Amino acid sequence: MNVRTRFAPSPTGFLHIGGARTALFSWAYAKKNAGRFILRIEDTDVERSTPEAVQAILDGMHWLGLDYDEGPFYQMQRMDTYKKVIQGMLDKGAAYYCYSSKDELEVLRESQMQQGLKPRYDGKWRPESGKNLPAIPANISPVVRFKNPQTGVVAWDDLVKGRIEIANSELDDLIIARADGTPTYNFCVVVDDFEMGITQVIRGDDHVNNTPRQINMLNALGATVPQYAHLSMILGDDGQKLSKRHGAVSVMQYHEDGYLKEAVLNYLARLGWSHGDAEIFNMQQFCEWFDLDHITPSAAQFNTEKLNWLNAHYIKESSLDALSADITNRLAKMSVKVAASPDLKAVLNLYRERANNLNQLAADIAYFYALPEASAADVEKHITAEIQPVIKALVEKLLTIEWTAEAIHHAINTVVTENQLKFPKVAMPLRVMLTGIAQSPSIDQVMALLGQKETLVRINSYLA
RNA sequence: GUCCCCAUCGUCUAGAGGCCUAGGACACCUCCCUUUCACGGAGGCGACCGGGGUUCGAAUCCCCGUGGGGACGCCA
Repeated sequence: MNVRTRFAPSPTGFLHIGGARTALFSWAYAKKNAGRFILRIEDTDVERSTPEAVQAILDGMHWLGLDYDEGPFYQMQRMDTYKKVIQGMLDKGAAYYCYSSKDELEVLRESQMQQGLKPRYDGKWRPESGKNLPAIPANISPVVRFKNPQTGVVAWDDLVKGRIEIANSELDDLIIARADGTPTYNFCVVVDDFEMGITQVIRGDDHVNNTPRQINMLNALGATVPQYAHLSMILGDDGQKLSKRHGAVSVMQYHEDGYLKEAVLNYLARLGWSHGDAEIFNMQQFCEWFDLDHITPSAAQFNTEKLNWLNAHYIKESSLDALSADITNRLAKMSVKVAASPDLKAVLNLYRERANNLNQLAADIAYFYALPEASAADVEKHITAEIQPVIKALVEKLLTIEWTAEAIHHAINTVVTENQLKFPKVAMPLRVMLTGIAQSPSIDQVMALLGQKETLVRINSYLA
């Protein structure tokens, strides 16, 4: 059978890190098995779904390169199908109308909770042979409930968690159509997974409890039950659950925050899944290796430090062309315009291996294109009165040399020797004058890139 | 409360009964490199939740406990 997986987000917010991982795994599973990956937007909650959220999800997937073979399908556009199936179930007696009001159910729930019972529907309107149903109340539009089996167990071999069994006596008759006739989540999922021929449902852990109900409905429809793989959740850096109010951020935020998609993808792939000792691998490799057997069933804590490490790796790996395009944008956001000279690629080549973040990298090299301002503390510490004459002597030499890193190095060395100093004694003030801070790559290389004219202008601005 | 799930270094994980004196990676510490800060290199610190079984032998299997999480909507 051809593998068909799907990612089925509800458009009530952006694509967060957990959703992205679910999508990534579903995508990779399809790729690995030469199957098809389907995107389905579950927008049946009209109250909370928004077009902006749909776009945000699409943007997130696009950025990560999680391309889908089919879709996006929108459940709201499939109403006719759902209604037809519901009618069929009603006709077959697999579902029935329920006239219990919300208030009535609320009261029921509370009393059950108080008695230490699991809150559930009491089956008041469930038709049973020999049972007399109450008189249908006026002015109440009924919901439709699925007639769940009351005995036996539902079981499935979860591809991540192993065998899971739940007694039907634990389940109640869930609502599959609201009073206004619109179908609910659990029902739409079942119809869609069935009709779209989904073979492996890879989704979040929070759906484990929906699975037995879905299997029962699938059985009632005479459908093949797909395989299920439930991924456990991703906790925040602090070990706490991620939620809208705590730590959950859009994957696009990582882009904003200076992360390369390669790093995010690699990081996410390793969060909950492993392939021996492999830590660094690209998506092609991942798709070849990916399997459901090596997914951990336990929750994973997000670790920004490790993401940073991967980001540093991919910054070193990325092409200078791609990097310079990206950094140009980031500099523009900082109101720094990249000039033709010094060559941005040359600058990046010098700086990339010390960076683990694109925003940081942009900030670090901004001084090449915009005059930096050194802190008073650095100026005081490094540009001392006694070093000023030495720097002046250096300037004299710099005026006449060929402008290469080697020649500059030689010039500095000469001054250092003549004055019986240590190299840093001269290098540090130069750093502060030229870059505005006390850390930089080799100062001769920085000077070579900055250019003779600009270098001398900056140095002279500090000399009395 | 009821049901379901989970449990190896601080973190992500390897581990399918002997290969485990428990391996790798991030972080941390030390040293080396060095022109400052990084990069890089070499070392180091550091874990099988507890208790019972099963077995010649258990991190691995079973049971109980403890701890964590999830679900119990006319949300998805």
